[in-house]
Amino acid sequence: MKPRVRYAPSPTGHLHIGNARTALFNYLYAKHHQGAFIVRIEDTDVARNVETGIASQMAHLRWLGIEPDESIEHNGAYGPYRQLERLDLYTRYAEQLLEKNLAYKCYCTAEELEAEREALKDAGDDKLHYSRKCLHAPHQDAPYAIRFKVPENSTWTFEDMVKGNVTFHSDDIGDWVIMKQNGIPTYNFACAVDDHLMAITHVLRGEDHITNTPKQMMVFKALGWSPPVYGHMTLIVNEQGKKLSKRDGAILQFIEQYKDLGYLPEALFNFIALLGWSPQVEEEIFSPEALIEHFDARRLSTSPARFDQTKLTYINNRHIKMLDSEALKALCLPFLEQANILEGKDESFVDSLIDVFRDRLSYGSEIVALYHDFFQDNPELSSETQAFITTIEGVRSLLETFLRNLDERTEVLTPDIYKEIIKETGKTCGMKGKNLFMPIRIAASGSMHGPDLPKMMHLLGKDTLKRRFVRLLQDEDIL
RNA sequence: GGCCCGUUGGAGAAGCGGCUUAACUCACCAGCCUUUCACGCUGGCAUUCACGGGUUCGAAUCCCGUACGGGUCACCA
Repeated sequence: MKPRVRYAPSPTGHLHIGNARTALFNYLYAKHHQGAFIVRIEDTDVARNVETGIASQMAHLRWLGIEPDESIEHNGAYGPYRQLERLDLYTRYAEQLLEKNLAYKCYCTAEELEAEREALKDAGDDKLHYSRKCLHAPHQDAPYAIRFKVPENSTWTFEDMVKGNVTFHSDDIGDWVIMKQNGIPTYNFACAVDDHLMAITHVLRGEDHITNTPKQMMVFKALGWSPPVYGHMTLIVNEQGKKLSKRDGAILQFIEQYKDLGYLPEALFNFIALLGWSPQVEEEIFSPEALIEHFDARRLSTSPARFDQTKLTYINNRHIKMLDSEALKALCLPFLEQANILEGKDESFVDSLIDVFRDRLSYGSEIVALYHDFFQDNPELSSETQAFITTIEGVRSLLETFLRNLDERTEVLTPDIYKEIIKETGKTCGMKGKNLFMPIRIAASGSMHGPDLPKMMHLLGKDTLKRRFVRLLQDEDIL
């Protein structure tokens, strides 16, 4: 049987990295087994719904390369795919439970419930379960919620795809609300009903849902259905080992933010897949297709996945290196334009700028910072750089020779010609290797590390280059 | 507090009873390559798997306990 899996977001905002990861693993599981990937919108918390949230979630999923087989935007045989459009279904099943005496109406008000909990707390009760006050309450003409009657002394065990055998006891679960006073189901009820109605076979979700599982299993049992296979993935934690909080501004955790910075969707896809999962093979840079092929739910980790931004940067850089120049240009161009860097520059400038920096670029918008660092005049020399340059005999005459050779060139300069000039200079001064290249590199860029020298000189342009050489030659402290 | 889960190097992370003198990746260091830099390549980097007991001929791997970390206990999802 082909699996049917789902990603069930509530549209309360943008696509979070944790949600993206849930979507991604479900998608990988479905595609690996030639099954179906469904997106179901869980919008039963009317107060928190953000209408643009749905569109944003769908758009970013698509940007990541995760295309649902069934969703509000794709036709499917199990719709509607938005819970608020399925209210009659939940009502019908809730009534069934009521009739079978597996659920009951609860007339308690929010204040009463709150007071009840306070009292339990004061009494030292640590479960804080509902008192079942309304279990036998006579019918009243008042607003009510419907509670599920948790079977006493029952055990709920399931074979979790990642954690193995997990058991919960009914003693630890109070009678919970399945239908709110406003006629809208709660998450656990709607979720169970839909998972059954949509013929979901496997549920891969975050570990924060593990305690919901017995509740959902109870619904399945009460309605005579058999539950899907559950798998609970470990949480994504930050440097401090805490669950990633959407309110934590220190880490970028929305897909949109990475998209806006010029990260590549396939790199994010790759990175997220490694959050709580590891491939059998030894490499870790993969295309989405390769990940689908390699995916194996048995290799989902049981310990929390740490969100490692350095690793993301590295992975993105690797994917950038795989881009052809056209694609890389398309990635960088918007950022360069937005930063007004291209004004008065011709096409070849962009090409050589990108060519010079392509190896060290971690994400698209970084090209702007690299540009500014590079074209900033008066770069300060590090102590390492100063120390090095003062040890070279004859630096001054080397740099002067280079300048003279540069001036003699009247043709249009290219990286190859810069290479010749360096060669000439070396010959004249009797210098080679590090002693030849390093002073020139330092004069040109202010640093001992950087891109390919001839290419970068070409990018800098003759005038800027000359100015930098002259400035260094005038600096009495250094030379 | 109850219930559930986790703890392997500077970092991520494999390994799930003998093939492990603990993969792989990032970072770092050294060497090679390149007349420089970067890329790339090669090598180095945990005598040890939170701690304490136990089971076993044999344990990072199984069991118990302790410590630490996390999740969850809503008419939120």
